[in-house]
Amino acid sequence: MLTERQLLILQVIIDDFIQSAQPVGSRTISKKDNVSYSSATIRNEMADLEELGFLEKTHSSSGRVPSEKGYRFYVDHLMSPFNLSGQEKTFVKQAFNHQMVEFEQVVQQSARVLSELTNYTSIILGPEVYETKLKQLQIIPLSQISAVAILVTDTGHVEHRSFTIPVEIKPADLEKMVNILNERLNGVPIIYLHHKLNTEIAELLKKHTSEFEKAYQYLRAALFDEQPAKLYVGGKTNILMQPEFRDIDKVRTLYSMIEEETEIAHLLRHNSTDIKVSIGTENEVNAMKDLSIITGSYSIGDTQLGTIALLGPTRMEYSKVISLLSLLSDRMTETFHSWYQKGSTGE
Amino acid sequence: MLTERQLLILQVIIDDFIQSAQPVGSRTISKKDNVSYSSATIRNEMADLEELGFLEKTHSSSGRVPSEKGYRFYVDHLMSPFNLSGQEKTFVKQAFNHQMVEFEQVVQQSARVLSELTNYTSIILGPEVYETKLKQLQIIPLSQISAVAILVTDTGHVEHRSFTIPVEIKPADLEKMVNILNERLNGVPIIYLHHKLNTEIAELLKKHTSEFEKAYQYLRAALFDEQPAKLYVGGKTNILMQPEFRDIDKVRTLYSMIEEETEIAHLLRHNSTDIKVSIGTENEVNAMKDLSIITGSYSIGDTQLGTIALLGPTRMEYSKVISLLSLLSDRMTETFHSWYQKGSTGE
DNA sequence: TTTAGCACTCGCAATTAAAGAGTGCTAACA
DNA sequence: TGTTAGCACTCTTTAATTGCGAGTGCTAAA
Repeated sequence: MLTERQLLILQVIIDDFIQSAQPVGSRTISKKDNVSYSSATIRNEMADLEELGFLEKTHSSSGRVPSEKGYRFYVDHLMSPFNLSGQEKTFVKQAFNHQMVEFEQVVQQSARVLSELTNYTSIILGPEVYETKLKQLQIIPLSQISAVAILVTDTGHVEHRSFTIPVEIKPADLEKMVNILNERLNGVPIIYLHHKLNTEIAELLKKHTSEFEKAYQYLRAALFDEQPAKLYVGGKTNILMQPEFRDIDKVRTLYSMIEEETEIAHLLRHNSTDIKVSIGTENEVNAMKDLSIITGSYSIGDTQLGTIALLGPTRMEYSKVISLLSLLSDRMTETFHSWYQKGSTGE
Repeated sequence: MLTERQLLILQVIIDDFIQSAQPVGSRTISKKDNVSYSSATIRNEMADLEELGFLEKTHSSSGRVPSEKGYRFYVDHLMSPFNLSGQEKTFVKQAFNHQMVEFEQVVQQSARVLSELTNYTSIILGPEVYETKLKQLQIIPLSQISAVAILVTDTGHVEHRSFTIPVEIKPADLEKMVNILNERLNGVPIIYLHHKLNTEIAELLKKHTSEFEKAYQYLRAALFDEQPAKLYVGGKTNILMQPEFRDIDKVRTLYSMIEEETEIAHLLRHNSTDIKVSIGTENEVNAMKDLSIITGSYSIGDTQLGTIALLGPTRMEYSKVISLLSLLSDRMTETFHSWYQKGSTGE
């Protein structure tokens, strides 16, 4: 549809704007090394590109700015692949050289790396617990009337809840029950836990006294209330350095959204292993209309654990961010893999 | 030192400024109901108060603004006690009526209440784990080569760490060791754990094979690396509504500080049970020079668990904040107390 | 001792003017 | 016919000017 020349010009304009954050004029473009047309020619092409919806003007006589459509086209067809600098590669490497033994550590390091190398805000969605399998259930009494229930998954994730023990239940009974549960539930995907608990196990427990019934209810409440997936945010202040965030009100709406968690979690979660780019209003949330989100994922084996994302202005260094995100996503997956599958853990 | 009239005027000025955030002029004051002097008289007194260092001018011909010394004097001598409105009391009550079974829940609710009722940012410092006692240690193997260690304290706090099992250690040995440790360490304050481990227990373990020695090292590393106290922040965006935070740069320095955690944790931690007010530069950190911090504490029995604080501009509703903070601090302490001491838990 | 009155100081908002960046269009050119 | 030089025009940005109002400090009178 577009001519070679138009493609070139569009690309150069967007590249320049991503760098400068300033509307770019025809003369600026004509001076670039890889462009050999006069400013007048560029002007004509720009007018056409604007008519086609790829560019916009901020006011009637000023340089052009990429439109959302322009960015979309850029990301899909124009963007030149980004080569991470040696420095950047080393930075990532070092972060993962750290002796890391814990899930949270890895996630936090990754979030940090992402935000430091990009100057955008990184958000990592913790694992959807429901996709992992139960390893062990523990009830540890704290006093006569309270106990803490601990649930460990095969990925080493630990969930815990304190609860009060109803007086009619004897500690010994509780223990017996936990034993039964452990026996029957080991290895069951958390996602089926609830179901299995309600059918098989409920049957089994009914054979025992009514006290079991009561205790079981407590346990269920303590363990299976919905646990929202955890959000790890890095470099929240980075975005304040972007010129598009000079406006306090914008900052506030964005931060409120991040603080509130559920909406953004919903926005980020995605199930493909590809990297996905959502530009501006493509996010379908008003607060995001000037922002882009790039999401990737990390996994253990075939189980996809969570989402890793970068949040920045629509004027984003897409190419760099995409390279970096896919690098980090791989590194995370590798690390987790080495822990739970092979055995050659970094020690 | 100051005359009655000066006290009155100073108080009224500060009260007004806390409300309006605008420099207050002599006429504004003379119009107040409880002030019966003409603007000229007020002007003279203001000039004196300025000379004494309690007030400042933003420029040569504008109303006065309280100085840091002014606020300090206000907090110490002038402030009138604040009566929480019925609405506010209900709000707090409702928040604590929720059936709460977990430490984190209580803390998060409290942080939320504080920030919502004040429109400032609340920060709660999690318990210093080292002040609580060990309840139980658990090692749960995940695979041939990895396991997760879980440490439960008597306050229901759960710490966990994944680690890799060195090949030379057999699962059975590990279990035996955990048993020994549990037997010997139950009820030991976490703060002594390290010491006790190094002396008594080390002795005990040395009697067994060298493999114990090795395993013990791993365990220690996994469990007793320093765990920074957790920070719960509520209403981070509230502060953006304060007129003194129109300036993005200020916002950035503050947020960076909160994000970085250690410095602010150090700033907040305090050991008295009183409420402490730190105004502006009294905080001895440059980023805090226009901010005040009010801190209180919460505890279980005699063990002080953590710090609860509010962060706002020096132009803060000190009186309200102090009432609220002490209310919340009591409520938290009560709640925890009811869990672990008496037995009349809210169920 | 208090207060009325008045000249004076600043900051702020609105107005105007000039400069500069960039466009669109026309006409000339290869 | 596609490209480019030239020029008038548009619109933003910045600085300078002005007037207004809030507030002060001082003086003199009550």
